[in-house]
Amino acid sequence: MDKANDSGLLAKAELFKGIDGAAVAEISRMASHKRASKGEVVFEQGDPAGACHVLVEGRVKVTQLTPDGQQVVIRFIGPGEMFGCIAVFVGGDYPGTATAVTDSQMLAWDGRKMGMLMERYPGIAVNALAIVGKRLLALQSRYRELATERVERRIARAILRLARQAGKRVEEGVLIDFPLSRQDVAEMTGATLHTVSRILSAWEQQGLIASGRQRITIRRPHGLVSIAEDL
Amino acid sequence: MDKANDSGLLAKAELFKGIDGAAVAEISRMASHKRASKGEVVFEQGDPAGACHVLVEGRVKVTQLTPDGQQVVIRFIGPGEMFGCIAVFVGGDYPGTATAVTDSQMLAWDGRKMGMLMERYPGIAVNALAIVGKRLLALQSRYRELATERVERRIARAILRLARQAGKRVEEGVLIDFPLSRQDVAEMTGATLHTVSRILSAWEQQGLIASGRQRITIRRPHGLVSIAEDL
DNA sequence: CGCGTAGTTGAGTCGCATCAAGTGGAGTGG
DNA sequence: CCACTCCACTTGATGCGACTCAACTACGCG
Repeated sequence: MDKANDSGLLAKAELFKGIDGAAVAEISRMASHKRASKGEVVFEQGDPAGACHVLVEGRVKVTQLTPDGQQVVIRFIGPGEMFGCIAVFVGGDYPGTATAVTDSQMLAWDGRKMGMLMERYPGIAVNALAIVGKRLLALQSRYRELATERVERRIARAILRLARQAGKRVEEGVLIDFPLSRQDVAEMTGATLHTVSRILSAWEQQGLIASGRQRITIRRPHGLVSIAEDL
Repeated sequence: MDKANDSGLLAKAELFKGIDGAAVAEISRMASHKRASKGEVVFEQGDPAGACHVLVEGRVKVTQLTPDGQQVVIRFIGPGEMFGCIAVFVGGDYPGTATAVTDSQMLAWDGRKMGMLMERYPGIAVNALAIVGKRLLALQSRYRELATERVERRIARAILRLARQAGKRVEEGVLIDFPLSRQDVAEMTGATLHTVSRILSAWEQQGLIASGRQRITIRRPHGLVSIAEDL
């Protein structure tokens, strides 16, 4: 992956939408390029927020740890998405840990550089505001779900969201295209690993999904939707 | 409340931090001034996002309704805070309903005006980004709480947050200075009215709080903290 | 081939929702 | 000013969804 390709992907990143090509190329040159192999931690909760990241390739999981050691999954990041940026905008420490779930590559800008860029290209600040706003709205919905809905429905919703974000058509249906354990699903939905396992097993029996070790394929999306939406 | 007072408060609003006085006065002149009496709805979930609001006086509750009619409280807004703005930045409909819980006054700018202001004074966009970022981080924490913690602790946390935001020292302790029903607390914490009532009654017996109709006074903050923090 | 990690599945428990009455203070209208 | 009517709140009884505890299985990697 060379610089030219980087700026190609950056041009598509929502954070740099509407910024002209030459500027994006310059922005790309100012970035530091990082790699993280599967399982590697990109940054850790509690570290001072060093840099704003944009994922170029791979998949990254952002998690938060409670004081007593329980984990929750905040979100999965796909190529073109930013992560670790809000802490940079707000100042302070990273509120979560970012871990590569597949071999990944990313670009990063420290707070000072990001500040300069936003000053030079105010469109970046506006884009960032829209992105953060959307995430806040999405999280409000998830919050509402968690507060009001049963586990089975929350799991159905989570799986459908993941499929929309990282679904890949295969002959059996739609495969969620990265390693995803029951534990991960549990941490996304506020359930336990055991409950998730039971529910996925039941769905497998009904032919709604096919699943294996860290792999879930949706065979009948419509069936999941009807669980998620109360039909 | 005249224009001069408005811009006085606006100067203190986080959204306009660092913007110079003359500019704030101009911004204030561009706003439309609205009033809402206790119980009145300022804007409704699903309406097209018309305007970004800053509360001048009073208290406003932002709620979301689930498809099947259950409500959750997203947050309470105090003087100087913005609300209904994210929908304007992102575009689309209001994701929630804003209701005055006491007689309130607010300023509002429509999307076009807000866009102009952010272009003219880029500091506003940067401030907005920081505010929205902070809210996202705060909501992530609440999400984590909701996913991992027991009801009693979530209620303790909610009450302490409210006290920090709207607490008023009185001789008995710290009064949450606006009408707050058990139902509200329930909708903030993902519990039922009944459970909240039971828990508050128990706390009242232990002398941790004093409470009446839509009123809660914290008598021993330390006691609540120790419930909230697992000591 | 063996070990570790992911997943399954059963039994038992319990926190909290649900269902069901009932109390009392605030506001309203006669 | 008093009676009436809500509406916020309380409190008991009951049930169940999901967690907890506890084995056990099996896939994949070194």
